[in-house]
Amino acid sequence: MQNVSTRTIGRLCIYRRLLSRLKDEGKTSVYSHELAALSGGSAALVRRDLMAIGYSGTPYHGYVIENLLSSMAAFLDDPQGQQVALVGLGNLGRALLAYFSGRRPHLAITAAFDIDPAKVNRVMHGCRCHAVARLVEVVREKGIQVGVICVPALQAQSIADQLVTGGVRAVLNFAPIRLHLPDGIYVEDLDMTTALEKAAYFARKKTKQNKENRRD
Amino acid sequence: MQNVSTRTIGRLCIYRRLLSRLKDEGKTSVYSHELAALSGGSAALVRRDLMAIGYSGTPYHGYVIENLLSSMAAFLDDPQGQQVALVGLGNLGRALLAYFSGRRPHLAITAAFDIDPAKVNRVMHGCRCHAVARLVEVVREKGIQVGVICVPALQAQSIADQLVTGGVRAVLNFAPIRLHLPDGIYVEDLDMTTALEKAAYFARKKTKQNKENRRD
DNA sequence: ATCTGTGAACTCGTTCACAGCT
DNA sequence: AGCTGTGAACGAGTTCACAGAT
Repeated sequence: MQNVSTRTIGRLCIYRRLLSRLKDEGKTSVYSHELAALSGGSAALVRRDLMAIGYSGTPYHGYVIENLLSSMAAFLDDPQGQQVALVGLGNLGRALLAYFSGRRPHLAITAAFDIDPAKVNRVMHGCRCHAVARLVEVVREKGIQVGVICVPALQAQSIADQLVTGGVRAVLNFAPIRLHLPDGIYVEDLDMTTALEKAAYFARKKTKQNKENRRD
Repeated sequence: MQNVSTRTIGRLCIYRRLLSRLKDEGKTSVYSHELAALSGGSAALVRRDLMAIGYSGTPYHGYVIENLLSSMAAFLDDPQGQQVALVGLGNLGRALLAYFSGRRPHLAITAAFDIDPAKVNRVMHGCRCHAVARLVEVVREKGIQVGVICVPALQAQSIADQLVTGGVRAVLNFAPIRLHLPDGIYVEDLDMTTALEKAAYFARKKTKQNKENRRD
């Protein structure tokens, strides 16, 4: 159950959302080919991904949704829950705060940071905004291990360094630059500018996009 | 100069931003290993990517930044410019509108859509908001080929279908579901929920993330 | 008859390593 | 000596294809 690839983890998160929906719709079991159709992969890929979490389906009856969801939660979630720090409360930062607030009990943004004195000490979407100057201190005190960077490109590296100093082990980076961080720190880039430019490029080509490039 | 992979296109966009910065800093030429260090790849990879656009560097002197930027613009940009339609003016949609407004002359959001009557017909960040009911019509009239989807998951598929009906060839999808679109339509998913969950997962593992998984 | 689990084959993107140039 | 361009080797991730289960 070790050394699962980042691609597989991403797909597991997607399967989980699909399974929740299916459960809500009243389904109790599901076949790999059904999840494949919903998630855009192949049945074999779904089965391999599920192998990673060590849950076995039953031949002919597929996977029992209820049990599979439990196995996934055990595998993907931290039983104590995890806190997230969000840095940069510009338009995007505020949108993210609104989007994630109160959604997942196991994974919540519990600290926000900005340089703007007008925002500091205000509470937005149930989350207190601190001065960036106190970032390392607050992150360390709360034991936060996940950081989200929504600051302009020029400040992103410095913020990332401070997050890591405070004890953060994984960063979700919205700034359009490549962060340089120590080994062992996970970085996930969500570069909207590049994404839009790519889309624009392929809008002009008769793309026979081979399904599997879709990954994010 | 055909059949360039999406990974390569993405990196080309990144190189271009780096090159602009280097140019602003007064540099006139650059080596593949410099771009590699800045972009987080290897020198060989940079050279292969640049081969794709058909620009040749000069041995010993590297690549002439000015010329390379021109070649990239010729390769990546549409000479007439491209318009983008943005659907969904919630927090995220508005943030994107603000973020992209007036930034790139060649690639601008020129139409926005929402169902909320309070938003319809207002102009935000220089962009007019139309009723979703008029989506197909407006997109077709303007000849828009790139769409950005910022609506809730439940409506995303329907919006995507309408965009394609209106003539859109590439979609940037922020909704956390997999869109099902005809072959030849490019889809780029930016799934923030999955991204955050992945980051949370890897924050707990002693990740020896093998550099290259960073892709988006 | 129709599913799962999985070794083996395959694919495609990256890196290696070196010839060619200056 | 130090770079670029590129054939060849490599490797991670995906699909194929089938044995095993019901």
